[in-house]
Amino acid sequence: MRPPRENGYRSAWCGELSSAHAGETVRVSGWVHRRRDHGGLVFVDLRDRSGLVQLVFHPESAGDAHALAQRLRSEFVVSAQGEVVRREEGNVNPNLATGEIEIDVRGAEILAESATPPFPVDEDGPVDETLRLRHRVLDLRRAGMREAMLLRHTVVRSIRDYLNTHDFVEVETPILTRSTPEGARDFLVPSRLSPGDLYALPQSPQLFKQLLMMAGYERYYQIARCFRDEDLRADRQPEFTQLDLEMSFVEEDDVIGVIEGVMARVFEEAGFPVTAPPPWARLSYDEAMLRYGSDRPDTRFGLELHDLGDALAGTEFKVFASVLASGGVIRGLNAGPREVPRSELDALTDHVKRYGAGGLVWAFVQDDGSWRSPTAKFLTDDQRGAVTRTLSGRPGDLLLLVADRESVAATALGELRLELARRFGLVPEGRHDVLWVVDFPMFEWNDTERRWDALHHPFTSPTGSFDDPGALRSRAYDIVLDGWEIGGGSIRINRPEIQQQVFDALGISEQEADARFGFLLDALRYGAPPHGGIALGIDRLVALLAGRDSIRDVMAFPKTASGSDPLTGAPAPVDAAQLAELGIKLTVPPKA
RNA sequence: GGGGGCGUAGCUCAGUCGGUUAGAGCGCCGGCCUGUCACGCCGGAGGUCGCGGGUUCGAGUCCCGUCGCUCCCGCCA
Repeated sequence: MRPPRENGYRSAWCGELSSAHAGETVRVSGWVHRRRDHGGLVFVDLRDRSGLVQLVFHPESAGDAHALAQRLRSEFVVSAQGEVVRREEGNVNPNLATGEIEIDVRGAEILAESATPPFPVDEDGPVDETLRLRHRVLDLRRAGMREAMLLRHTVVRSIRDYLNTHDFVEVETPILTRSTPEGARDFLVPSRLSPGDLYALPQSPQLFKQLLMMAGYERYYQIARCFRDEDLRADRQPEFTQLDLEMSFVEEDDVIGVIEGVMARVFEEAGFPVTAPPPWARLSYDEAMLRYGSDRPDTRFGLELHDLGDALAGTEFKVFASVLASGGVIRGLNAGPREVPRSELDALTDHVKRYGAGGLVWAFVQDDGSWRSPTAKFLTDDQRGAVTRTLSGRPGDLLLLVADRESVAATALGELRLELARRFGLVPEGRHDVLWVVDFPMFEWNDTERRWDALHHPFTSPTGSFDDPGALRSRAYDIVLDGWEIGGGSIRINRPEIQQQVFDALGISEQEADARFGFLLDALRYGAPPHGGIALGIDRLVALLAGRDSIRDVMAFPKTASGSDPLTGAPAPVDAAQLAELGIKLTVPPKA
C-alpha cells in the first residue's frame, strides 16, 4: 500500500512498519486485535488492513495512554501516536511481519468502543457459518476472509490490466432485461409501469455481448454479475461474477490465446504456481470422457479409464452381456496396488451408485495373475486376462469396473476416480493443471423430452453436417483448472441461415425464436462479423487460487444453501402496498 | 423434489447402556502481574441441551414432527 496521506488519524500503515522506520514518530489507527496487560506494561496488537503492529504502553513514560490502554478491549477502534523503536534481541517476534519493531506509545485515543465479538476475530478457527454470515462485518475482519478478498481484488485487477492493454473495451449491459435462453430458471422482477410484465435478471450477458460485436466494438469485456435461480452448492450461488469477453473476426485460437495471456497474468500476480506455462494442452471432449469420465478432467493424477468392450466381447456373464447387447459399455480403471477392505469396497460401490451405476465390479490381481473377486467365476481365463492386460494390472492391483449406458459408466467411473484420489491422497502436493477441452458435441439427446438440446447454447457455431445432429461438433472450448471448469466459450454463429438451422434442429419454431430473441436475429440480418468469446467464473477461480472449498469464502456477502442472507434477512416479505402497485397477489400465505 | 450429516455455555466441542448436581478449552467479568506476543497466576458469572409433541418412574440421550445450517443427487455450465 502506498503511505497514507498524513492526517489526524494516521501517518503510516500498521503492517508496513519496519526497522527502517526506527526513530520516527508515527500515528497509526485501527482495531485492537489482542491485548496483553501485565499490570505495568500493556501490549496491544493493533490491526488495520495492512496487518498488525505491537503497541507498548509504559506506565511511567506515558501515564495517560497507559490508563487508557487498560480500558481497551477486543475490536475497540484506537488511534495511537508514538515512536517506532527497534525491539531488543530477545523480544523480536519472528512470527509477525512487523516483529522487529514496536511503537512506544506517547498518546492514544479511543475512537469507538466495541461490544464483545460473538466469535473470535483474532483467529481463523471454525465458526458456524450462519453466525459468520450474520456478523459478516466481524467475519470479514478475520485474516482468512481479508486475504481472500484482497486476492480476489488482485485477480480482477490483473484481468482488467491485461485486457485494457490489449484493446478491449469495458461495456456495461443491463441487469433488468429479458430472459436469455440458457436453460436455468430466471430471477424475475415485476414491472410497475407495465403491470403483468416482468423483467428477468441476466443469466449472462451473452446476447448483449454478441450485439456489441455486431455493433462493431471488436473487443469487449465486462466483470459481470450473473443470476440463476437454481439450487445452491458449495460452488454455486444465485448471483455470481463472470469475466465476460467477446472478440470479432476471430477463430478459436485467438480467444484461447487471449485467455491464456489473461490467466498467465492472473497466476503470476496471485502467486499461484501452475505446473506448465501456456499454451496449455487441449483435449477433445470425447477423449476427456473416455479417459477421465468427465468433461472437466482432473489430470493431476492417473487412474485413467479404459474401455473393456473388446476384452469382454462375447462374455456370457449376464450383467455384462445385457449391457453390451443394449449398446452400453464396460469400462474400468486400475486403482493400483492397495489393500482395500471389504467395507471400503462397499463404500466405493455406494459412491458409483449415486451416479446411477448399477454396481461396481472389483478384482484384486493375485501373484499368479488370477483374480480375487466375486465376479471371477463368471468370466473365462481369457476374458480376465484381457481385462487385466487392458488395465495394465500387476499383482496386488485393484481393478474396478462399471457396466452401464455409456454416459452413466463414464460419469460413475469419473467420479470414482476422484473419490479414490481423495481417499488415497493421489493429488501431488503443489501440482496445478490447466487444460482446454475442445470439440464438444453440438447437441445432446434429451431422452425425457425426446429432442436435441444445445450442449453449450444455441448461438454456438457448429461444424459438420446437420444430417446427423448427434455427430455435429461445436466450435466451443472450456478451460479447466484442477478438475474445475472455470470458463467456457465458443465461436458464435454470424449468419442467419445457420442460426435458423440450429433452431430447426432444436425444434424451436420461428415464432418462438422470434418471441424470445428476435432482437438478436434481427441484428444478424445487418451484417454480423464472425465473432466468439468466453466467460470465466471469477468466484470459482478465486476459490481455487485461495485453496477454499466454497465460493462463499471468496464472496463478501454470500447467501446460505437455502438462498437466504442471514445478514440482511433477505429474502423477506414486502408491504401489501408494494405488491398492489405491481399488480401482484400472493398465492402463498405471508410469513409471520 | 430426494438422500446423508450437524444443532449442548458467547465460541469450539465432550457428554458412556436412558439415571440423580450437564462438563472442558477458549472468550467474558473481577483481582494480581513491567517484555508479552495463543502472556501467566487466582477467583467468578454464564445453559429454553434448536423448537413442539410422545414413550418412560426418569430424556441432552429413544421415537415422531418441525425449523435452521451443511454436503450431495436431481436441477444448474
